[in-house]
Amino acid sequence: MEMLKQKKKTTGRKRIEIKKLEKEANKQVTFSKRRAGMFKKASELCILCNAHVAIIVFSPADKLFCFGEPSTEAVVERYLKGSPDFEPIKSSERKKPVSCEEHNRKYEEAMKALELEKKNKADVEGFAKVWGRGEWWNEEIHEMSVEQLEQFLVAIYELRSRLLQRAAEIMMMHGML
Amino acid sequence: MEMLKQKKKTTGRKRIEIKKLEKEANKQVTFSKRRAGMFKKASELCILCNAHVAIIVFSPADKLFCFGEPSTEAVVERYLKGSPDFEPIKSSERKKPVSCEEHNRKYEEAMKALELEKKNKADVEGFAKVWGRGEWWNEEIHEMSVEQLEQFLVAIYELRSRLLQRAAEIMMMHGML
DNA sequence: AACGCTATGTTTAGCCA
DNA sequence: TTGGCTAAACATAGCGT
Repeated sequence: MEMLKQKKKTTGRKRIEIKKLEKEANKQVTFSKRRAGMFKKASELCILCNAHVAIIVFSPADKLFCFGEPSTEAVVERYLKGSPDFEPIKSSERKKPVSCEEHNRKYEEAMKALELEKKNKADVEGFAKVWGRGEWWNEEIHEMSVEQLEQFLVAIYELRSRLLQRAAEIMMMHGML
Repeated sequence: MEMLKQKKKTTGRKRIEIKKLEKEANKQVTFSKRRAGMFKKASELCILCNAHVAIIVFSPADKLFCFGEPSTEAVVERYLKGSPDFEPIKSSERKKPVSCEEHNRKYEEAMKALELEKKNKADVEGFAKVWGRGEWWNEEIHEMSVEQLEQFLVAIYELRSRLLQRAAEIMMMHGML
C-alpha cells in the first residue's frame, strides 16, 4: 500500500516579532541571512531603477560590511557634498582597519592559504578510489565515547602525517620527486 | 445560476527580470516601493540584531534619500574613520574591477572556507597531547609498500572525516554547539 | 557552524480608482 | 501622481544533517 502523502519536512517559517533577538546564535545567523537579503534588494533597486546606493553595516560584533553602486565611497562622497551641515572629517583623524586595497590584499592571502589547504587535501583524496567501504571499524564509531573519539582523532591525524612523510620518502627513492 | 466564485480582481504579482526598467512611470513607482521596502528591512535588521546601518540612495532623478540607525551621519563617520585613505577621490583614478558587494561576498566565502580548514586541523591538533607515541603500527610503516600506503592514506582520510562528523554530532547532543 | 530544505510570512507587479 | 488591492513571487525561521 502506497503512502502518497509525504511527511512534513519542516515546520516552516514562523512569524517573529521585530525586537532584539536574545539568543546569540540565532542573532548571528539571522544577521547574515538578512544582511544578504538586504544587499540583494539594494542591488536590484540599482539595476531596475538606475539608482545609486551605498549601504554601510556594522554587525553586532562591530564588523564592517558595505555595499555600493557604483561604489560605496563614491556614493558616500556625494552624500557628504550634498550634506553641508555634516562636518567633513579631517584626514588626520582617520585610521584604517579596512580599505579596499587592504581588503584585496587579505583576500589574496586568504585565497592562497585556501589553495594550499585544498591541495593538501587533494593529495590524499586522490587515492580515494582504491579503497572500498565497509572497513572493520565502520560500525564501531557510533559506539565510541567522546574521549575515545578525541584520542582516535589524534592518532589518525598523526598517522596521516607519518604516512604522507613516508609516501614522500618512497617517491623520492623512486626518483619521482 | 450562481457564480459563487469571485472573479479575479487582479492578475497578481508577475515575475520580472532584474534589468533596467524602460517605462519611466513604472520605474518611478517601483523605485518608491522598493526603497521603502529596503528601508524597512534595514530597520528590522537593526532592531533584531542590534546592528548599525546607514543607507544612502540617489534616485534616478538624483534625489537623495537616506536611512540611518542610530543616524546616517554617525554610521558614515564611523565608516570614514575606519576607511583609510578616503580622499576626495579623483574619479579618473578609480578602478573598480569587482563591485564592493561581489568583493565582500567572495572574501567572506574564502575566509569561511579557510577557517573551516584551519579549524578542522586545529580540532585534531588540539588533542595531540592526550595521545602518546609508540603505537602498534609505528614500526610497520617503513615496511609498507607504495600500494599499501596509498590504501592506508585513503582509509585514514575517510575515517578522519567520519570521526569529525561523529564528534560534531556528539557535541551537538551535549548542547555544546 | 554551514548548508539545504520547505512551509509560511512578507513583498511587490500589475491594476484600478 | 498617490494610494489601495490581490495574488504570485520571494524571503526566511526553524529544523535536520
